[in-house]
Amino acid sequence: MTDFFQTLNQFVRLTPESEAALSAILKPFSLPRGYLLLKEDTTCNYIYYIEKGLTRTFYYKDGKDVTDWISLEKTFACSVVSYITRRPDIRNIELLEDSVLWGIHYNDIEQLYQKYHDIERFGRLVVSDGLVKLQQRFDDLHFATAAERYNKLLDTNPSVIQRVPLGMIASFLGITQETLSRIRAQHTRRKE
Amino acid sequence: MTDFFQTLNQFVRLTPESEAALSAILKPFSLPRGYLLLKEDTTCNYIYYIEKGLTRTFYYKDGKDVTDWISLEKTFACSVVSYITRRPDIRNIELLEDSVLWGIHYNDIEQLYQKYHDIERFGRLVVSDGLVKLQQRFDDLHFATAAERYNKLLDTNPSVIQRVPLGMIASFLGITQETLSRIRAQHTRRKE
DNA sequence: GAGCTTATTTGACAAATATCAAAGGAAATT
DNA sequence: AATTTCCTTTGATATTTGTCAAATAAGCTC
Repeated sequence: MTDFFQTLNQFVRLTPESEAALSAILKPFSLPRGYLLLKEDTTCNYIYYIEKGLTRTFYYKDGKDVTDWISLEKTFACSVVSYITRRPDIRNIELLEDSVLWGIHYNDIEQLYQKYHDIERFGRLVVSDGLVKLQQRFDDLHFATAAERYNKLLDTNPSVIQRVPLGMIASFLGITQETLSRIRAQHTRRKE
Repeated sequence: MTDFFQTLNQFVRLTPESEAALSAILKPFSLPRGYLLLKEDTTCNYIYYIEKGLTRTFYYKDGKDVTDWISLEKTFACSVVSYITRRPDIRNIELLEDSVLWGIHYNDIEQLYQKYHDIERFGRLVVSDGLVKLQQRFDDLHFATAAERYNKLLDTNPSVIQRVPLGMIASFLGITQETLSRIRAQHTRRKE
């Protein structure tokens, strides 16, 4: 939980009362690799703070597994569309490693939003940060070649490349795994 | 201004005091087609509500003009990245038609966020809505062919196709204008 | 409405990436 | 250690889309 409040402090400084109220709604999860946090066609009720581990948000498009987002430690994971709109959507979330998470239920945080101005501010800033990150991810793919996409990821999130299977990274980048494998082969050749 | 508060009411119901405070910071703009609302490498200080008209957010990538976002009436336009991070970024915003806008200055709304809980909530909900829309746009392009991208736009925003030049739509979809022109030719042929 | 500018279409060709198929490797399980 | 399963690489080929160049078409301005 310490990690969570450390991350939170990067967004906003809460009053002790708000902090206590927020810590009271955090639910701990300790779950194994492969666990499905969210199943497609259900409504996402939790946003998860990742203390330890790694999650992947994915869906099926024309029968093919497409990775939508990868969340690392000290960030959040959820189906943004479902959590905000309160409707089911196509996304699944799975754990790529054994993980320790803190879940925030939609209804619980809604109540705190109503009651505590500073928690509402926290919410606004978290969503704003998410919006900036998604825009940057979008920019990284817009009119970029397969190699450019991979290099950008290597720049911004090198640990993802160590921890996530190639096929998932490929679909995260909007390319096939064969193409990504060939790009990687080029890379190592260059380094020799 | 009526339009603005009508749109606002879809997000949240403000107290009369908050509404008055918010209306006091709205700045009216009436500007001609072609006007540059935001210039690249500057910080975006305004978010604009579009009462009438149409804006395009764009930047240059490898010397080529890339359309990032198109905003229609009753929606907002700004460089999300720059407005939130308070840093310059690469995006320009131009008017594609003579327009009537209401600008909200970053500093002004920040003050209101501090003072009025319900305006902070409004901010959170606007950003949340923006996040959902960006995610949906992202989904529309992820692993979609050129024709699929165009058809999706035709479904969700047909008016854009009437009002925005083909080259700009093409780059918005992440394809070349020649490819889009050929897709359109296929389309009309099918209808005959 | 002639002339200029800008936007769109079309064609020929090149490049990038996907697809299909198969072979290697690595890791987990018994 | 052997077996199974999953992950990655490689090769051959097909498809899609981009690039370059030129021809039309549509809008604006004087």
